[in-house]
Amino acid sequence: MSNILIHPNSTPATTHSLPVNIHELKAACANCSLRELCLPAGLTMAEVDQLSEIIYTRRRVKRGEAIIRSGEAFTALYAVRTGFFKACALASDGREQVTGFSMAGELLGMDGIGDDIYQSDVIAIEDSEVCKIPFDNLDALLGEMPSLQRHFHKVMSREIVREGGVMMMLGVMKADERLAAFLLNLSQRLHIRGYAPLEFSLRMTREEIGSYLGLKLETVSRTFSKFQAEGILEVNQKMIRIIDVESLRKIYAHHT
Amino acid sequence: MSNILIHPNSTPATTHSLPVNIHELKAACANCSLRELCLPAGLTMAEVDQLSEIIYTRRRVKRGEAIIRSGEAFTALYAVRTGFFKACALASDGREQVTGFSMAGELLGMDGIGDDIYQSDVIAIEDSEVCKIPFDNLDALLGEMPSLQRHFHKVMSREIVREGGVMMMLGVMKADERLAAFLLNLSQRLHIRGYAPLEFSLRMTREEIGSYLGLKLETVSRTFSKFQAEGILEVNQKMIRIIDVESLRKIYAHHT
DNA sequence: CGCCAGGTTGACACTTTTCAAGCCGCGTGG
DNA sequence: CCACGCGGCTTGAAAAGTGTCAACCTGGCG
Repeated sequence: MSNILIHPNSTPATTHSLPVNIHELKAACANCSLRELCLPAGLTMAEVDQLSEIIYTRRRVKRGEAIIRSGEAFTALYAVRTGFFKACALASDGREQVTGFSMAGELLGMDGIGDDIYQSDVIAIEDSEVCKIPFDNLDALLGEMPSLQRHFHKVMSREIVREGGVMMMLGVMKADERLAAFLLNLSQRLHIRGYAPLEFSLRMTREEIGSYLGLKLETVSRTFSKFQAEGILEVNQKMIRIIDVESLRKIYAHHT
Repeated sequence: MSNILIHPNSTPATTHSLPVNIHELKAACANCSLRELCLPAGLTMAEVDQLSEIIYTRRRVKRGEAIIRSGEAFTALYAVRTGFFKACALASDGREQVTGFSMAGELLGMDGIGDDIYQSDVIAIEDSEVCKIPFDNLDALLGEMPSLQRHFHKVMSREIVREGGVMMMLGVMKADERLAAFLLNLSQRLHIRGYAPLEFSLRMTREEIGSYLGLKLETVSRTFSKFQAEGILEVNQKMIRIIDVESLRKIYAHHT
């Protein structure tokens, strides 16, 4: 079965971790098929060009590699071009929690702005590609481009809203509601990016899902089994096929 | 016993919900004893004056009154001058969760920037006073004042970090760890504002605490009782006296 | 004074975790 | 090419933690 998560517009490799020349630069944002999701929404072509110029590195990241480490000095934001990432926070006693999964077009590292130190680890969970956006450059550009500034505020605000949704999930939902919420969210985000929303492969392990949902991996596994037994899902290892979206929505909404 | 939460610098009443004159305006930020916590950190006096001019309303809010309602059009941020607020999000099935408590100097309403709609209710849990900051004005000012822009980004980023901390709490901690984290956080925030960190009165009910911590009110109550039995706290209704901070820290850090 | 929201406590039910055993699938190396 | 090993997944049974329901207490306010 073909890997439905490989983006149809993914571009050929550039040099690993190295600046590319001006010509390639200009292409970076203007040709990025994810530009609606990424920063430049609502910009003129000229503005996109300006933005492109401050994004001078594009980098390939291997599965398991960290692009951001908690505690390191904050210098840049990263936009996901292709692939999949998890963000992890470490509790004082060493317990770790996944605080989010990110896919193409999403922006990483915003938690570092506050105190100039990244507050979480961000690790690729599959081979990926990111654009590094040096924050000083972006900051300067924001002052000159009101529309970009506005958009950046929206992106940050939406991150606050997203986390609020997760808090809600962790605070009030039961295991099956959490998993339903997770699957529906994933499905929707894939759909927006042009993938089949009802059949996809999970990039993360049961343990990572559990960590994100505030559950143990066994509970995640059991809940998958339960959904399958009820005819809501078909689960084959990491492949998920959603058979009955309506039931999933009902579980999420806590009816049923 | 005197109410330790009444701010020593609280100012006399202004007209309720009405614009005040220019003279009073200038005073708003420059004389605000909370200016280090609020937006203007790191600004020159001239810049503080500029900021003051866009904050043309100061408003008294009664206990139980909402300053922000989920679903309403986003127009402004609010800075808490005095008092205490809770932010609540509503789940699809009607279950409500408290997503945060805010006190003097903290900024509210940032979740509305993303889609120009407030995403949560913000309700005073005691008689309070807020400054309304029309966002269009602020937005325009940010473009002209790089230091203010930078500070605003830090404030938003810290909100993301704060929520990350709550997610951690909800995801991995047990009831007693959650309550310890809550009390230590409250204690620290009071301390920063010049209040006694080890003796304070809770402004919120057990139910609100529970909602915030992802616990039922009975569990909160039991955990308070347990802490008291262990000699860690003295609990009298809403009055809390922390007797053994170290134990509380150990519980929080999960070493007991 | 009496009401009532808010708080405490107990007994029991339920969900999730913990611990344990075993399975599956995939990549590696013989 | 196959066997082996290992990480990841599933499942079961028992334990722990928290929720639910219910009774009762308490203090503040009309």
